[in-house]
Amino acid sequence: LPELPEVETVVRELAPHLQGRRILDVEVDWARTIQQPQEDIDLFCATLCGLDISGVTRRAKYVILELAQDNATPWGACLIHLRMSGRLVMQPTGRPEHLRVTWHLSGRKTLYFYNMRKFGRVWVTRHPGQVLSELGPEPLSAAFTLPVFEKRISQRRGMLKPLLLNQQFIAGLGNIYVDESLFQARLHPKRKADTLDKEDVRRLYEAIQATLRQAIAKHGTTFDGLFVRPDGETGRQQEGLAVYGQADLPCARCGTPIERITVGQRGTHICPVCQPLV
DNA sequence: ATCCTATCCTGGCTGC
DNA sequence: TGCAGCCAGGATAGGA
Repeated sequence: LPELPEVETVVRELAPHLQGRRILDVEVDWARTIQQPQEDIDLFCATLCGLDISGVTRRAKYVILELAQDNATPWGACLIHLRMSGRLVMQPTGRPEHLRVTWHLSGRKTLYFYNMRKFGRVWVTRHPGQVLSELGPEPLSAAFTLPVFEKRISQRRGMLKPLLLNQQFIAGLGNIYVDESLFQARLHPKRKADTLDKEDVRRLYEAIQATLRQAIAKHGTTFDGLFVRPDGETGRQQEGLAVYGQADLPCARCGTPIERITVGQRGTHICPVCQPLV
C-alpha cells in the first residue's frame, strides 16, 4: 500500500527516466482517473501535450511531475495519487488489464499508470499548491521539528492511530507505518493524544522518522504484491516489519504473540505487552 | 473536535 | 466444486 516511503521510492526511481522529457501524447483508459480537469479526458490530454517534465518530486503520498514550457518556464504540475493499488512503471506488464493512463514521452520513453482498484487519481493544474493545501507537515522535512510536533499533538485529544492517519495532522503515513511507528514508540494505538507526556511524544516523533527513513532505505514495503517499483522490482521493507501483518507471530522485543485488533475501523497490529493501554 | 458510516473498487478469501 | 458474501485499505463527505 503506497505510503510516503513507497511514493518516495517511485519518485526517486522515475526521476532519471522522466526529467527533461517532453510529453508527446497521453491516453486515458478510465475517465474517472482524471480528477482535474474532472473526467475531461480530451482537455487533460490537450493540456499536457507539448509540456516538458522539469522535475519529479513528492508531497505526502502525491507524485508531482513538475511541468514547464520549453524546459524553461514553469507551468504547473501533473499530480498522481496511487491510493491503494496504483502503479507507475516504465514498462507495460504485458497485459492491458488495469491500465488507466499512458504518457508517451520524447526519447521513446513511456510512463504507465496501472490501477486495479480504481481509487488512484491524476490532476493537471497550474496551481498544485491549491490541491495540496490541506496537507499537514512532511515528517522528514527540516521544518518538522520536535517542538512543532509537540505543539500540534498538544492541540488534539483523539486516539493516536486515527490522528496519525489524518493527512491534515501529519502527511504521508498510512496503515503500515502508523502501526510500525506506534510499536517502536511503545504506544497503544488507542491512547488519547492528551494523555502523552513529553517523553512519550519524543519517542513517537523519533519512531515516525526512524520508521520512514528505514523504509525508504529498503525501497518501500511490498506486502500484498500491490506496490512495485517503476522497474518492476519489489521493495524490501516487508522483511523488516515488526507488527504489520505479523499477527500471531512473536514480538521481536518480548516474544508475546502480535495481536490484530480494530481501531477506528482499521485493521491494527500491536504487541499487547510492549504497547499497553494505560 | 471527534467519531461513525458510507462510498469508491476488485481480487482473494471464507463458508455453506 | 461453485458461488455468494465479506474484507482490505486511502481518502473524503456527511451526520451525530
